[in-house]
Amino acid sequence: MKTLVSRCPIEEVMQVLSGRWPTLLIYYLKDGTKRFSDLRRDNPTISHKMLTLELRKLEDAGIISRTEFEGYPLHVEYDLTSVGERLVPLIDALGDWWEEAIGPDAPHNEFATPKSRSVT
Amino acid sequence: MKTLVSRCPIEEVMQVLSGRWPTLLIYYLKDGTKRFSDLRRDNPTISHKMLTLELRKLEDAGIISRTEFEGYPLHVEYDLTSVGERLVPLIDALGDWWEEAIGPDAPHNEFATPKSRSVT
DNA sequence: AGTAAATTACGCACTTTTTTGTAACCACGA
DNA sequence: TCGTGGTTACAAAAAAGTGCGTAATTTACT
Repeated sequence: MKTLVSRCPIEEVMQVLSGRWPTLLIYYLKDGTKRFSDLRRDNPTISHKMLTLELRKLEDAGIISRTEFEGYPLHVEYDLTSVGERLVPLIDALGDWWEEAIGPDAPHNEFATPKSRSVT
Repeated sequence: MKTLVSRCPIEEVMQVLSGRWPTLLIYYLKDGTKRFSDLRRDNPTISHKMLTLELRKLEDAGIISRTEFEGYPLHVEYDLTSVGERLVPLIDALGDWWEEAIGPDAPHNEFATPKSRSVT
């Protein structure tokens, strides 16, 4: 994780949560322990490589934990940490905001009010 | 805005808020009306191209409004919409979460507890 | 009077950088 | 030989930076 020099916590959060996968992975992990292969099944469009990279990033940030099990075949389990769990309701709130403000059933979505740029 | 096919509101929110700039721009606009050049001054490292693109994206999402004024030199004002304003406390919450859970003063940040991957 | 410069918010074409995908390879033991 | 959870190298794609051009008027200079 290339750490950007920044005094702004928002900027730092976005370093970790930005992109398509982090919030989704957190969401899948909300339901409990998952293995690498589970997460791939949950999200078939993520590539093998991206999944490892994203999981590593979340692990480095302290949002998820990674545990190796020595059994055969060897496997790994991923879980939200308590820090990660505290993040879930915040992501939920963003989803709710989207649905009521902007989503397809919202009163002011882009189809209901086609944008015209105001000129004075 | 290339609209991704997705049933998940989280995925859709992240399409708009992902990246370094969207949340920052929303933050600067929290203080009131800003012009293009103000926003560039607020954030000197964004290129003019990126600023126009990001502003357009936020406008299309209904988060900010754009108003042209006919005077000379012609100028443009940007503001948060009411929808955008409702987003501010959510972004705030993310910043707070970061600071108390992960930021430099948090008890479990990456320096206090250097990650060791657990093996069972 | 004529010309030139400055201002504001971009658009466009081109290049560079970053991110992501693809495929091959690895170890382990049943 | 399979399945697990990776790593690595190379290629493709996407994102971002750079520099130039534009509009229409005021001001500044010659």
